[in-house]
Amino acid sequence: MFGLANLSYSEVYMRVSALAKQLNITPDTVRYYTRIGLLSPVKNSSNGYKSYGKHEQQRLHFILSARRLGFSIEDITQILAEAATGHSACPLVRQLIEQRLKQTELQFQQTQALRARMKNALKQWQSEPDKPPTGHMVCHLIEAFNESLIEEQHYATEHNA
Amino acid sequence: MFGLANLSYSEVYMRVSALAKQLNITPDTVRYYTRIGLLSPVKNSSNGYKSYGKHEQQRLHFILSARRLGFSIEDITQILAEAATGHSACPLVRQLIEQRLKQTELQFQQTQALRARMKNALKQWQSEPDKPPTGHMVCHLIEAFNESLIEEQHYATEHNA
DNA sequence: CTTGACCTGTGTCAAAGACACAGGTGTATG
DNA sequence: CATACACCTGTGTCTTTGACACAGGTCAAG
Repeated sequence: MFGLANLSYSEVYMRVSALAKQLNITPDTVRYYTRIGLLSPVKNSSNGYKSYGKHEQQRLHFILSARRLGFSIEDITQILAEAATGHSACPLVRQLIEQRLKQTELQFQQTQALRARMKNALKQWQSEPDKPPTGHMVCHLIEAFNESLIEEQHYATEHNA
Repeated sequence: MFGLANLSYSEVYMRVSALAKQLNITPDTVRYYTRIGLLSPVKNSSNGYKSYGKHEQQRLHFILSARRLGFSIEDITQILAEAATGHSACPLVRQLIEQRLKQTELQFQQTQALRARMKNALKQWQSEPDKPPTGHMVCHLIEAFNESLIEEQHYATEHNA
């Protein structure tokens, strides 16, 4: 009752769960960012609970925005450090996102290729029976499919050379 | 000289680096699989070096084939355990790959979406200047782009409802 | 005062290897 | 034979981004 009426200044402070709910993340994420020093809440000395003020909330919001764009925690640490000096962080941001995009592109290609391989296997396996393992084969589905992959490679190599 | 001439039986044994090179992976990968018990080399008692026989080589080959199809190490452990009982591992393999495909599909969609977001940001940022940070903004590029994302969401929500 | 629901910080765990490090091996030279 | 040097080895630790477990604190209802 007292803390609620007297909110001219203190109302903006939140604890982990409230803050997490507001930004639609888990309390563990807030705790993690706090643990690694990205957030610096004030500590209630009586019970040890951490309270996040307006500034920390904005900071967390920024962190989440950056994460959605694929920046790593390490990137964000750098960006925040640069901004803390008063300089524009934009050049750094432009540079970092290019690295990350390159990396995401690679990841995308690999995931796409994996997906294709898996789908091909699933299709090919529809017409194949189950077999017990032998001394030199664990599962003929997997090992035969792998052989077929190698043949494709040879085929592609011949036709590209 | 002696070990090379007398290879009627022992020539098939390899140590980590040779085995790794043969299968085009790093020695660390071989060591890791050994450490977690997927491979069981014999140990030279004089120097502690590990030697991998024909059977372990085939086993590693299978592991790599399975990895290429997206199976996790845990999956592979299960598959090998099932095969070790003499039963066909194929039903388990068919079941597991369906899970993994579902998961890969999700990963694919997410990576694709991230890639699109990054490309959009990069394009949008071409026509925007660098700005120094303010009290409530770290980098306007990131924070403004995030706002534009939210607007798109509203737009999409309205038009889907 | 007690019960129970919820909240908190801290410590540990996850996947799949990569890397560092101290020491062993083998061989080409002095 | 000794020494140098390149390469190889096993073991221990590190990575990333939170999720989970746990013991205890808080607060309102009874």
